[in-house]
Amino acid sequence: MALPDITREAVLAAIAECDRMGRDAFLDKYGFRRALRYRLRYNGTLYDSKAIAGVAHGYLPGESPLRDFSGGIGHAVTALQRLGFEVIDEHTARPTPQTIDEVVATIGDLQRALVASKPMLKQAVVLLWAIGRARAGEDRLLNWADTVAALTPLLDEHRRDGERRQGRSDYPIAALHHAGLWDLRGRTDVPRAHGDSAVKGWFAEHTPDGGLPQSVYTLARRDGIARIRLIEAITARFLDDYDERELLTAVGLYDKDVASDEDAVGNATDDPKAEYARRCELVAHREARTNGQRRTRTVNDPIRNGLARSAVLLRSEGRCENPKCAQPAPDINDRGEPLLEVDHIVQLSDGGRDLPLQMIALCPNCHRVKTYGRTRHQLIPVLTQTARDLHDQWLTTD
DNA sequence: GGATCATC
DNA sequence: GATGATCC
Repeated sequence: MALPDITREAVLAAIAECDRMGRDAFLDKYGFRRALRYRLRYNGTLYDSKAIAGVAHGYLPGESPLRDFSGGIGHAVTALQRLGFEVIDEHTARPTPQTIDEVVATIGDLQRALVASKPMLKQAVVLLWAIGRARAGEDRLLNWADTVAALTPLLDEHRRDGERRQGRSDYPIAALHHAGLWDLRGRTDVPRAHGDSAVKGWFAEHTPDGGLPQSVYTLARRDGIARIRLIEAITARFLDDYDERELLTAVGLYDKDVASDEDAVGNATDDPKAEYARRCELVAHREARTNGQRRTRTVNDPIRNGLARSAVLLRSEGRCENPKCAQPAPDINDRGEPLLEVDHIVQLSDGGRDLPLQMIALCPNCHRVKTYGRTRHQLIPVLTQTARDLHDQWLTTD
């Protein structure tokens, strides 16, 4: 048997041995050096690809570890990829960021191409499209033909003045791949987004399946607050003074539920006060941006509204916030949120704002009373004061 | 495949 | 000099 005969089980056994012994002792025992270039990533840990492959051979029945063989593309690396393992090329691709903070930082470091001193939108369009797909529960990976078919009209439509109407998906995807933000199914020979024929030729030849890395996909799919932070990071890096509303609408990321978690599990938090403060901060940030100089009129921004709504629901702890009522919500919805109506105490059209301070969660009964009841004129000042008190209370750490 | 542009 | 892009 030879190296290409190794199995997934044998590789996992080698990984386990390396975990037990520690990296250097493991390399010592089998006579390997640290990898110069290709690393196998498994459960977030990086391993020396050639050493793991060689040791894995020793876990095949009746075989012993291999030592003198080729490590790179076409050899050990290819054998590992064929078994479904992720191999990182440290010469080119950066490791995939795992946490939301890492992903946001990576987005902030993306290298942009500019046109007339403004960033082109290509990478932003690709990322937002993929986040929209993740949110909608579509598959993480998509074949190249469908990727191009979906992206071409988007890239065509959403571009800066002077950005050419080519709609090519290969440049931004190559760039995102090298930044650790696009999975091309373990490929390690992806060209940089530089020059024309090399890039075009590589994608035409390989037509790779691709999509967000698993970590980013999971955040975008399940965690509403992470989703908002991704959108904000992309907007800040690329869109800046570009009006993002049409683009966000086109990719399915512009509605009041965009900050909602996929299910109640993601909503669980051991420090609700800190989480409330975090959401309020995001709302305020978005309010400052969307009401800034680039908007001539105040718009009812559904993302901000959704964030504010999620903060108020958290604050409510599942009970009507009318102090005269304080009853638990009659039920929860499919996302696990309490069935409360989050209401602007002062209508937006009357100068109210999408801020948790000026919003209140009401049970359906109280909401009807507040809207149509004869006592609504007495109720509204009470609710205004209550919202203010609760808000202050939740922002106070004791 | 090369030339060019504008950053980092 | 490398990188993201475009044009020829």
